Amino acid sequence: MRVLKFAILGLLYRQEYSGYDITSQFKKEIGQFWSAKHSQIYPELRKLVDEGLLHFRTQIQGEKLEKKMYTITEAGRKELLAWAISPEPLPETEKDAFMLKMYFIHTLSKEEAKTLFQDQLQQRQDKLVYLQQQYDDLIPVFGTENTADAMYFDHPHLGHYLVLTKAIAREQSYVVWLEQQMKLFL
Amino acid sequence: MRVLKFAILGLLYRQEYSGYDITSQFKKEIGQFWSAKHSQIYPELRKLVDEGLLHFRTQIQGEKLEKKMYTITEAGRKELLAWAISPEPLPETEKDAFMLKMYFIHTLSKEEAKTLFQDQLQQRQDKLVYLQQQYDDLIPVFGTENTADAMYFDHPHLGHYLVLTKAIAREQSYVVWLEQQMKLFL
DNA sequence: GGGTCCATGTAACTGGTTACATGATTCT
DNA sequence: AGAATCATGTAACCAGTTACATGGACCC
Repeated sequence: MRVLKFAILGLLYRQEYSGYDITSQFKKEIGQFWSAKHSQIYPELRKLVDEGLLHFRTQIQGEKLEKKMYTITEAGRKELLAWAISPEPLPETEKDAFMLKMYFIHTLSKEEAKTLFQDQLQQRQDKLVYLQQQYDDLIPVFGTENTADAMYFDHPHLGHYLVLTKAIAREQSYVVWLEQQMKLFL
Repeated sequence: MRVLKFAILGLLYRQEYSGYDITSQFKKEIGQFWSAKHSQIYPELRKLVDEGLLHFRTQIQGEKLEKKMYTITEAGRKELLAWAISPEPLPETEKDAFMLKMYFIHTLSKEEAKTLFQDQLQQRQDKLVYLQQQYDDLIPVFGTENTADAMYFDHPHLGHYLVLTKAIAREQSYVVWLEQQMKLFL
């Protein structure tokens, strides 16, 4: 399906980035829903240039460090748009190794299961705190909340906002489910 | 990490299965959180036999159709247990191509985004109905609900119950988030 | 001078999907 | 007789991770 291809095209839709920059982006908000290592990104960039979807110029950083700044071409934009409007089918499976362990809960003692469970709850709660902090940092620049609407479709940070609120919803749902099932260990 | 290895060991913990049976299991409840195609399962079964974690006997079905029924060995149980009790770290990224598209929502017109959004909402709602039906089918045999407790840690279908309730929570959270963000298109 | 980050690449391997290939059983 | 399902396997390919490899820039 070559999702990485479209992730890169999407990132380059609004600005020029180096391979390193793209790697960094995947460590930020969008990393909650897609990411790749630099070892996958650099070959993909090359492929996209070969396919005529990107081009690059070499820029000198400091004295002699060369970096390649990539830009999306018209052909690239066209492919990106075609992908972006295509309806996204649900995956049959959303892999979750913790839930696989839960399916096999009968292999564990009550104490062992409780420990595993509480560890997962703690991790999810910590992540939730982290995401909520990110949300609090975004809201001043975004300006929604309390004013009921003031939600602009054309706001430049809307994607950022959607990704963050979705990640928070996901973690909250996980935490609530874990807390509810804790009754098993009373 | 060889999660498939442990998924197979876990399935064989309580009963004997053929490769075909394991493939079928991944199309049932646990398929919400882990699955594999037969083309991955058959080589893995062979590998697990080579490693001494499984053994099998050949059984004749009907006139001459041979099937291999796999059983977990003591070594297999030991490895399964070690995996099952080990704390499960959160994945940094939970890949979701729809959310990647949402991150790039600025590439779309309001109408295009709305169509994409509504399609995803419909799919998630349909899936929720399907999962709730499965839940309704399970509850008579499981016997929780309304009686406040009656939730046995040792119930043979607890894993089944956990996986279903978690899948429902996941889809509900998705639907609620989509509905909330629909305000963008008013 | 040393540490962290910026910057780019390749090689080997692992995990997973799609396609190819075959044949028996069961139900209608 | 034909369709759906049971049953097992391999080959080719694609996606993704870990490890190897190198060097410059910036800050203290």
